Amino acid sequence: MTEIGAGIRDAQRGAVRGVIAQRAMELFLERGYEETTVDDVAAAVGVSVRTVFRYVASKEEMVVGAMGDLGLDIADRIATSPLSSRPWAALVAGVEGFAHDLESGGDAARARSRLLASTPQLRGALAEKRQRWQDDITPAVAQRLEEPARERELCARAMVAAVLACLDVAVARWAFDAHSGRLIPLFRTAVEAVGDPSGK
Amino acid sequence: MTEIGAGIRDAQRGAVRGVIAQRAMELFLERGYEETTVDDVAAAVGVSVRTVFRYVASKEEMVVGAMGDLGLDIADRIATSPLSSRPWAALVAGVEGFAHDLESGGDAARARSRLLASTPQLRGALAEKRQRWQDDITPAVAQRLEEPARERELCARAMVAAVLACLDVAVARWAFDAHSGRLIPLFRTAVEAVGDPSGK
DNA sequence: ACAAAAATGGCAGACACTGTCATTCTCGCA
DNA sequence: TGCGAGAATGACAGTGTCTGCCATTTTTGT
Repeated sequence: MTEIGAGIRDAQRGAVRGVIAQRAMELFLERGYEETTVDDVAAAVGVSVRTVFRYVASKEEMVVGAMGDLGLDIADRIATSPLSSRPWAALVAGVEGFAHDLESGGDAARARSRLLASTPQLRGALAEKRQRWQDDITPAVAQRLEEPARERELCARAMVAAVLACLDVAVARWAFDAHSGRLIPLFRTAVEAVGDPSGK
Repeated sequence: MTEIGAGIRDAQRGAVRGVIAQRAMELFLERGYEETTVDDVAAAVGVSVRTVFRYVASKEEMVVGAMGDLGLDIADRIATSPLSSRPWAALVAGVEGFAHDLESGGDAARARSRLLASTPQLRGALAEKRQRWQDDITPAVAQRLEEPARERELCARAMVAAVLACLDVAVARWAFDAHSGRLIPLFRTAVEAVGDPSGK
C-alpha cells in the first residue's frame, strides 16, 4: 500500500472539482441557475451525473464550494494583527482583506456575486457558509475581548455577525449598482453606519 | 359574481395553512425535519400531498411561513416611534418588540428556534425571510437618517442587517443554552457589543 | 334543484440526490 | 511486458420534493 499516489489523487480531485465548478458557473451565468440542470453540467464537463455528485456534494456547492476556508483566512488575519489594534478594528480590517480579494476578482467576481444575490437557493447556501465563517472567526475575536468570560463569546459572535452583515450589504450594492464605485469604500461606509462600540 | 364568499374562503384558506403548519411542526419536533416526509404531514392532516402543496409553497414554508409579515410589524413600530429617538435606538427598540413576542412564545417558540437553527435547510429558508424583513424595515430607518441621499439607503440597510444579525446571535444562544437567561438581555448585550454609531 | 365555480385527488413527470453493482482504468511490481 | 489490487466511472433503480394536468367531488349562488 503506497502513499505516493495519494497526494496526486487529492490534487487531481481538487482539479476536477475546479473544472466542474468553472463549467457550471459558465452555464449558470449563461442560462441561469434554475434553468440549468445538473445533467447539463455533467454533459458540458463530459462525465456522468453520478460522477459529478462524487466531486461536489450538491448543485449549490458548484457555486459556493470555492469559498470554503475564507473564514479561517480572516481569522488568521485577525490573530496575526498587531495586539495594539482594538478587536473591532482588527475584525473590520480582516474582513476588508477579503473584500479586497473580491474586488480583485474583477467582472467575474461581480457576476458571481450577482448570481448569488439573485438566486434564493444560492442565497441560502451562502448563508450556510457564512455561518461557518462566523464560527471560525468568532474565537479569534473573542480572544481579544476583555469582557467577562460568560459574555465574551456572545459579544464576539455579535460583532462578527454584524460586520459580515455589513459586508453582505456592501457586496450587494457593489454587485448591482454600476455607479456605486469600489467595494471597499462601500464596506467602510456600511461599517461606520453601524458604528464602533466605544473603545472596544 | 358575488364577493361575499371571498373573505370567508381566504380566512378558511389561512386556517388550513395553520393546521398544516401546526401538525407539521409537531411531527418535525418529534422525528426531525429531514426524517419527516411531506407524505407524513399530509397523512397526519388527512389530505393528499397535492392538496398540501396547494396551501404551502414548500416544505420549508410549513415552518417559516408564519413569520411572514414580521418585517412590516417592525417597520411600523419604527415609523410610529417618537421622532425624538435616534434611528439606531428606534430600530433596536422595534426589533426588541419582536424579541419580546418570541420570548412570550414560551417553550414552543424555543423549540421552534432550535429546530430552525439546527436544520441547514431551514436556516436557508429563514435567511430568505430575513432578507425580506430587511427590505421592509430599511425604508423606515432610512427615513430618519440625515445622511446625503446617496448613502442613506446603504447606511440604513447596514444598520438593519447588523441589528438583525445581533438578534440571530441572541436567539441562537437563547434557544440552546438553558442557563443563558432571558432573550432580551442577551439581545441588548449583543447590540451593545456592536455599538451605537456616535449620535445617529 | 341546477349550473357555475372551487376544492380535491390521483397520475405522470421533472429534478436533485443516493445506494449499489458491474465495468474500466491506473499503478506498482514482478 | 503482463498481472493483480484498488480506485474511478457509469448505468440503473429508487427516494423525496414539487408541478402540470385532468377527472371527480364539493360548495355556492340563484
